[in-house]
Amino acid sequence: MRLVVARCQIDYAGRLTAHLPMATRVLMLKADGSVLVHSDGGSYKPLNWMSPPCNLTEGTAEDGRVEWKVTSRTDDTLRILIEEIHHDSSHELGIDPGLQKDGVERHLQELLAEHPATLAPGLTLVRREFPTAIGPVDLMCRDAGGASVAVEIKRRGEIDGVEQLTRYLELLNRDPLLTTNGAVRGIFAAQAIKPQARVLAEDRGITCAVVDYDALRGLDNAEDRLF
Amino acid sequence: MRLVVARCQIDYAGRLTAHLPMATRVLMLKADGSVLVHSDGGSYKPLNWMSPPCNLTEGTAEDGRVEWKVTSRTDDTLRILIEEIHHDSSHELGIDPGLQKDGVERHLQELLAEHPATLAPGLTLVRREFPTAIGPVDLMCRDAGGASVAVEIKRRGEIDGVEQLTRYLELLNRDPLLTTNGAVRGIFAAQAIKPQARVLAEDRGITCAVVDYDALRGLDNAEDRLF
DNA sequence: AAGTACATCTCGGGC
DNA sequence: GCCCGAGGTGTACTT
Repeated sequence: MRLVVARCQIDYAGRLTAHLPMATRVLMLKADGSVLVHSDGGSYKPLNWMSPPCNLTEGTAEDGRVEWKVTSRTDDTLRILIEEIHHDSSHELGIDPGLQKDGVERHLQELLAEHPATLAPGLTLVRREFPTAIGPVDLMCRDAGGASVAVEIKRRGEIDGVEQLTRYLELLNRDPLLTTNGAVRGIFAAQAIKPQARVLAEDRGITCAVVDYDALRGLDNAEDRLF
Repeated sequence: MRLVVARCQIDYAGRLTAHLPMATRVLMLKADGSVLVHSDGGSYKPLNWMSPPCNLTEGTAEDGRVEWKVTSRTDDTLRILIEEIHHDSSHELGIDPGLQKDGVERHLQELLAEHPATLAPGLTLVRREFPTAIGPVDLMCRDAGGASVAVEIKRRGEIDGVEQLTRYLELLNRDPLLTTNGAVRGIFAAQAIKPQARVLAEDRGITCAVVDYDALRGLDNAEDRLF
């Protein structure tokens, strides 16, 4: 890992072309040849970058200034014209053990699979990740009357989630095996549901369910204490 | 901008929880309080980060080691336990003039607006960015028979683009002024169209058009040479 | 401030 | 390898 602080001008050409006027920035040169250009603000996204695998060659521009050229295998190029280097240091980092993540949509799905009745009284689980031709339905359930219920789970309930569930319902309702006890209903479950998504869902006869993540975890813990 | 290379362990808690075991990494501390944790590989995305606005406080853990706590207004926290600092430097960067981008979907739209007949024979442009209640239609055209044609342009044709065009078509077909010469048709134009998007589009009577960007630019250049 | 669409998205999983 | 969905998405633009 090489860290450079320099006054530089940058031109990228690839899927698009982009230009950064001369200014002082941080250049992060990683061991795999990739390059990140950061300013002193914004979020984690660099102003400009080159993804690995790529190759950096140091050269000289026509006017004698230092010029770095980063090229990828797909003919993307990043040209860094350097006017002044304020800092330049290299560091041995070693291989990173990597990130351990926990608890996202998957966990919400597990909790709801264990407690389907919190979505609607009498609801029971048929199976998680119920396969269809256009992808798996998060939870396939049955209600008290024996009718099939497809549940789509999202952390945040937005319009595209409703569209997704609608596509599943269209498909599922063509299957005579699923509709023997009436049409397949849909439940859109999320920790929070945006107003527009709610309107669209209700317009399509889909039930909205706001899920309380902490309460669900509480149910789990309560059961754990019983055993 | 402060650059730190340190052996550290990191715990994030927010919308999810994540853990990074003790290892040597680069910590980038920006002027707005945001923090990025990078390893010596991967793409531009940091292993972990905190987005602005946020606040960094330096403290001491129970065992006496240095501990940084970064907190956001939404109660996300990033805890950085530092074992050894290999490098620590600060730099004045100033405000960045910002990135100038050129040529993406916009350029494709301009080219197709100039050459609508490449999408379907006899197609003529009515207007770009045709306004509707739910947003602008990329291109509104008329075919040889005088019927309206709505064109949605994407660099990559995926399902959500078909959904978007479908919503437009539903709305446009309620307008008697547009349907005097028959129902409004849809053309889904993209440099590449994913199989699932193609199936969905055709199922809804939407025509798919694969656009050759280079050939379109060629048409433009040929015309330029004439004048 | 909220909603929408785009991104040189990145990243992981499935086939 | 491609395809597809999720993201602590970020980002720009509109309402």
